Amino acid sequence: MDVYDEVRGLIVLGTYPAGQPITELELCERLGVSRTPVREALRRLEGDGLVRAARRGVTVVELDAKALRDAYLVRACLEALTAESAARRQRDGELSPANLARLVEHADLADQATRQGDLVAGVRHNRVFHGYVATLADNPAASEVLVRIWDQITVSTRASLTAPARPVLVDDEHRQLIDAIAAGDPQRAAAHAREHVLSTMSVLTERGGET
Amino acid sequence: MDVYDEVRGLIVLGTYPAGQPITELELCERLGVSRTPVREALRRLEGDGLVRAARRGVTVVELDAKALRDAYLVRACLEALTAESAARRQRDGELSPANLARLVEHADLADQATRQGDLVAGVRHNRVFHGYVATLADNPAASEVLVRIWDQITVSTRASLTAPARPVLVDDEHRQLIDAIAAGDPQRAAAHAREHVLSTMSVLTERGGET
DNA sequence: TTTGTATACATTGCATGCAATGGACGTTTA
DNA sequence: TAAACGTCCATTGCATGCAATGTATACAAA
Repeated sequence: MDVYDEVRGLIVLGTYPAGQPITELELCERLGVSRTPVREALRRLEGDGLVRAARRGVTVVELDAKALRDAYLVRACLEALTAESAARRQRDGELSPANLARLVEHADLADQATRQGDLVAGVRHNRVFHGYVATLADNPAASEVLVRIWDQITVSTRASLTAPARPVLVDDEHRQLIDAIAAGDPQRAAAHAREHVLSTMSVLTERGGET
Repeated sequence: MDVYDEVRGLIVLGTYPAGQPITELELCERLGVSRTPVREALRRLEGDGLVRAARRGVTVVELDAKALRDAYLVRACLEALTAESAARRQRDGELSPANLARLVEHADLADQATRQGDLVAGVRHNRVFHGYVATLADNPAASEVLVRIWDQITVSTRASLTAPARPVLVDDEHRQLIDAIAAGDPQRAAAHAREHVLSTMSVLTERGGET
């Protein structure tokens, strides 16, 4: 569905921020289609967890401090799983050197963008990196859920998007994760992935979670 | 949305089995509404991961052996998380004795139904039990994802639904999980939950997963 | 008998119209 | 001036119509 992708993009890319009410007619004239496809796109996004039914129409999902912590806990579990599976596949010889090279490449891009102060690009490459780990895990069920969680977190943390205090730490964690996967060590990969996600979370909660 | 709940029920309760193509008009006359609300319900179910877009219309999601294993891995992670969180809340005094009593009650009902050979009731109570653990964890993000996974697994394993070879083992695992939560031991609760889910999975894969 | 093609039909995607509902705003009264 | 009430309008939920698309079937030809 084309309208679905467009509306999803409007939300994930920030045109409609978290908590924003969305009226059907507004989307209609913006996209140049009638209400029917717009409504169907909104229903599907509702299933995706990106918008919620409000008293009138829908609003973009908005996670408060606790809901954000909850989402990060889910994310940490699942990223531990995907990292573990990716490492296991590496151990079993199911990954190619090109796979690992690309993983390093994504980590490089994320690090470069962050160091250069391009936060938006940094976040984007970061997500591609984590997404590629999930791809290497070859677990579509996990990937689908992670996409859900990533989107929800992205939308709800955009307002408080700032540069990491010590970008080198983020990059170090990426490298450790890569090392564990490359070494075919599932336990270590899972641990690094979990810790990395949780440390990302604690940065957020330290800044805005005292409410 | 009322139509959404009805269609969802038709799928989860087995009227429309896994892999079944669903045409809009069929649902229209069955539910006595026009195509518009039916279409919106299907789009939302698509977002829920319960139906997939086919070349023509939608079909009920059907997980093959590998997809089923993937889903069980995700489920194991998340149930470990909810069990761990529930145990932590117990340790921190956030759960009431009534909470634990109800947990035991659900386990009792599940065990009784299973021993009496009522598979459908057994599965239902089983799910209520696991759902209540997630409730005690107080993590709506995890609960939402688990509902998704449970529904998908329920739909795709209905055809091969048989009595557990040794129902006493299932019940023992439930009791161990309850004990760990009641003791406020997050580590042990997580381990028991994970092992319980994985042992459930292995029963399935041993029977039908050799393909 | 098999294969290719054309036609008809089933089904979907989208637009529009109408009724219902809920909220906003203005008016009135204490 | 503040609060309560009523009216109006924005917005949504549902039904229906029409065009497009893909599939199945029947028929013809090799």
